[in-house]
Amino acid sequence: MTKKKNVTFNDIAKYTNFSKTTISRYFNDPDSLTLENQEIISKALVELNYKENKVARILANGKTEFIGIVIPNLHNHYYSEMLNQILLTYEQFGYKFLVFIGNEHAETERQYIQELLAYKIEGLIIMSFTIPSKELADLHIPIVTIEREDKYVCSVNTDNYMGGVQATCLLASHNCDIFIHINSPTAPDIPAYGRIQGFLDICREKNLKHEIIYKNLGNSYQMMKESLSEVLDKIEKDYPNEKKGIFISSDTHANVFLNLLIQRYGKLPEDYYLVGFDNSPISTEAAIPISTVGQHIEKIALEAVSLLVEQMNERKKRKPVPLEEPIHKIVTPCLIRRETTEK
Amino acid sequence: MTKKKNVTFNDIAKYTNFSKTTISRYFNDPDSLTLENQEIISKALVELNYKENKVARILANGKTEFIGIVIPNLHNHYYSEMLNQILLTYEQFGYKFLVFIGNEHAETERQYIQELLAYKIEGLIIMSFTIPSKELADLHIPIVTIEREDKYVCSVNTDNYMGGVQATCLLASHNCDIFIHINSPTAPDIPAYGRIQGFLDICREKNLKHEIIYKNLGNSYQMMKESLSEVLDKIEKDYPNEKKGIFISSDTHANVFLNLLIQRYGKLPEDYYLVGFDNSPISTEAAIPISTVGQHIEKIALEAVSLLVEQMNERKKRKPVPLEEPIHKIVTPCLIRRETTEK
DNA sequence: TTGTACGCGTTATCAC
DNA sequence: GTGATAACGCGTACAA
Repeated sequence: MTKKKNVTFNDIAKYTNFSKTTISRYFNDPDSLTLENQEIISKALVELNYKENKVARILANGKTEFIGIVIPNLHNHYYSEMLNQILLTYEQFGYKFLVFIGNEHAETERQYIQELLAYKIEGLIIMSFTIPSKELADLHIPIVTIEREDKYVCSVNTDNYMGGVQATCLLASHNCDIFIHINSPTAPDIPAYGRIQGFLDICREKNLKHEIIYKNLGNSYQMMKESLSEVLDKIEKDYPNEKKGIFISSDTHANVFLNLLIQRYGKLPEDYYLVGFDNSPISTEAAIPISTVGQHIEKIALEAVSLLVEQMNERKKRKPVPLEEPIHKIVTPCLIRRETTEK
Repeated sequence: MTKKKNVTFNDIAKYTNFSKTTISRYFNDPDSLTLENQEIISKALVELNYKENKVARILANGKTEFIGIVIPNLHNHYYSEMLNQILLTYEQFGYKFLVFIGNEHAETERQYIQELLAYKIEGLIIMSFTIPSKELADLHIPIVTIEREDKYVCSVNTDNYMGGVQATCLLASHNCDIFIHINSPTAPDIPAYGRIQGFLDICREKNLKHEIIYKNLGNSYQMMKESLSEVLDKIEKDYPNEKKGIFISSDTHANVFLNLLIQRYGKLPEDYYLVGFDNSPISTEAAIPISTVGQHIEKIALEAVSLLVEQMNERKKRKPVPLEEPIHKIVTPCLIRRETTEK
């Protein structure tokens, strides 16, 4: 706020010979004034160069229209695109977003949440995963999590299980001899575990020879390259002359794997079939476009904000009925066939 | 805010038999109380389960600690990483960020800015480019723009000219026969134009045979592929058997170009040298890692927030001295040599 | 349709 | 070191 006095409803009231109340109504229920008077006030606003002050409004009516977001980072395309889509819902719902980058350290993330609460956010979207959902539930404010452990809070997730099924079925349709899933060690209580379960179930159901290779792939390109190079060595050793159907945990990893193959063979060998996950840009921009399981980020974002808005609206009623059980929404992914499987 | 009454300074005051003032001082100047009394209040806070309300504090002291951000999108890695780094400065400066995705439509971006002003943001970071800097300056609040037209406002930009120079010199060091710069048509008043000027100046200085190919490359991968395919055809036709040094406006485009070459020749032909711009992930993740000009996003973000904080602090003084002229900070990029030039 | 009076939860300015 | 009181700018019963 500026040093100089701001123009307030009081000033406008004096200037127009109305009361503060009438000025307030001009903004919140204009139809309750005569058109004539609306005109007068409208002009006065311009002449006095009035700037509205939503902070004062918040204090008076308790509605901040703030939603807090804690997101792990924006390096990862999945997160940045999700944030992008969430922010775009302003057009539809009018809520403003206060955004924090979680730093994977529970204690500081707790501080971020406290800060958000101090600003009286009406709801909270959590994508970082350091804080257990039980603790989040105990905040007793509307919360939605996305793609993380969500036992005690509302959430929106991709149907990871279906994604695993789709990917595996696509590979199966090419009659591979061996089916391999490459992933980092994954806890069973996070949604992404479904990808593994989907892979396993289909392999068992169809009686397919399969293996899951768990390996910490690291964060840097260099580390991923080294880890996946070892994985590739192992695969080449264990399954020579076999048609390999490989489902990798993300497009980023799939691309690294693909590049390793291209470096070794100058192309994607005939006996390799590859499917990634995410439909991130790299899957189309790769030297050979990679088949993948696409998450509907736009839809997930919209569902998340909608689910949050519902809870926030419920809270504003005179007799709010809190949810008995947290609601978990599932968004179905879609299989995208590209050149690593269609050759 | 909840329906139930919040615990306020008043409640604490009654509970502890102090006055509101003393409670306030406990938070803002604890040393002015005796240790004993600090203890008493401290306990009362826990017992009453007090939650601070920064909205009321804002209304009373006028400091929101909000910074507004308008950014074109988060699809583009450059933007999402910049936002990431900006948000991380919370740790250093304590400012909270209200973020809007500009939609390239001046009128709605103006509305976003009005909304931000209504929330009494103390400063504004603008990365979108629809609104002229003159108009931004007329808002009369601390502003910093990043990598856009900035005549009338403070800004932080990459030294695009130096980037162009570095890229061209790298290509020149390989004694190419023809030097080509591929770019979209670019207005001379935006920072990115420096890349073109740098390329031109070096070519002229060193007397290098050169050409600039201006072409609208489009936004989708498919469109870029088509446009760049035409560009490649033209280059192959105009400069057969010549050693080609190619400087492309971004890594994304460079990668598409590289993939086209790999598709045609199964590798990067000996007579092609390639340099991109941005050091975005795709430049390392490409089938052949791409040489590029790296922008110091972390540094730019920090400079931008610092520059903004300086202005905001100046404003809080009893006798603020507004800047005579906008400050423009320049961050030097760094050349990254990878396999598309070092073979 | 319009006005009065008070509340929202904190900080600032004086006093003591 | 502590307290009383008036801001801060707007919303909202309730009254007229």
